Amino acid sequence: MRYGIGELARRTGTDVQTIRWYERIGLLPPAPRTAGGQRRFDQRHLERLTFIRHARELGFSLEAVRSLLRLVDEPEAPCEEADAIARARLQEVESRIRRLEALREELRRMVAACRGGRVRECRVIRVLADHELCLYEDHRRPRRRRARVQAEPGDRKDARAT
Amino acid sequence: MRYGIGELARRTGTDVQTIRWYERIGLLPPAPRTAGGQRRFDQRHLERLTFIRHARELGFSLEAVRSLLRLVDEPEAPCEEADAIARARLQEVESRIRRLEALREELRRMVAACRGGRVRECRVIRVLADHELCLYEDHRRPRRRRARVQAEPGDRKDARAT
DNA sequence: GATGGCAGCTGCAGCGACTGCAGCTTCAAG
DNA sequence: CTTGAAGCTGCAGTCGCTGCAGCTGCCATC
Repeated sequence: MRYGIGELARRTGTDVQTIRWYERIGLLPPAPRTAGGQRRFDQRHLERLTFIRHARELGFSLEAVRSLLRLVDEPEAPCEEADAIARARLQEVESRIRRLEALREELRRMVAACRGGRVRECRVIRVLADHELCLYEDHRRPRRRRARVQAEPGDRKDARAT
Repeated sequence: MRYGIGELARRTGTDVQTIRWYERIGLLPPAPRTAGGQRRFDQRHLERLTFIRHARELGFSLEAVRSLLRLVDEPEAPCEEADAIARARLQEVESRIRRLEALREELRRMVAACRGGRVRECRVIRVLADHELCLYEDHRRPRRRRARVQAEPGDRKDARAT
């Protein structure tokens, strides 16, 4: 009925350290301790951790997970917020996919153009050095910025490629 | 011909802090300084930084960028390594896309199933709480692990969802 | 009851790739 | 010569863990 942190880790596929981390940041409630100070868990911890892991696997941020857990504890509240969080995540994923698909095309072109010669005439290196050889629109903007004067306010700063 | 860090930042669409960071970790060579200690850049720095930014926009890690830059400085070497780095990145992108597409389907199903009622009967929350409601294969494994005894050696630990 | 060895504990450092801030100094235009 | 923008260094913080050092606890076996 009550077991140690290693057992919980094994049952949920979570690292032991990660469980302690979740407890520390308040995502899991503090587990009761044995006389010697070791944590003991039960079914409720298992369910909560399973929820967290599943949400994390779907890419929800810990902040989002925190909000979702708050909702779990309020079963009579309207579920709009949960819905909104999921929709927001969906949009993130969709735009990430679009960006990655553009990247994929560019990388494919680079790789396909490589003739296996010297670095001097290597397409991979050439394309990286010269934006004009590149079809992928997004990162030509810095060039255009030179012609205009300043960055537009609509520019996202956090758009990473991965 | 020679200009300050702000100008270089503007011309390459890079943050000033990021340029200093690249210098510090040895990705850009140390820029010469004025008597007062301010950096002065020229065309060569611009080209190098442009290369770095472009590679970063395609999602290459700084470690990969470092290798690519080494190759740029050795134009007579064979370009196999550049090719290999690009291919590796392409594979990363492709597998990331596949994973994100699976995530997208799961999120779509979650969102579509939401009827806008209470949290108690909210599909979003329910799916997160119970793996069995979820079609996406990957994260059912922890459950199966309980039936078997231990994790397989082939399990990746670093597979993040984003 | 003693022992061995695995499991667990805390606290802190580090990852990658920046970003932000504090508290200064320098540069260049007017 | 003044002013204010731009630049400087160094350090802390971001996210979500992961790893390590140096302990202590738990439990099975002898």
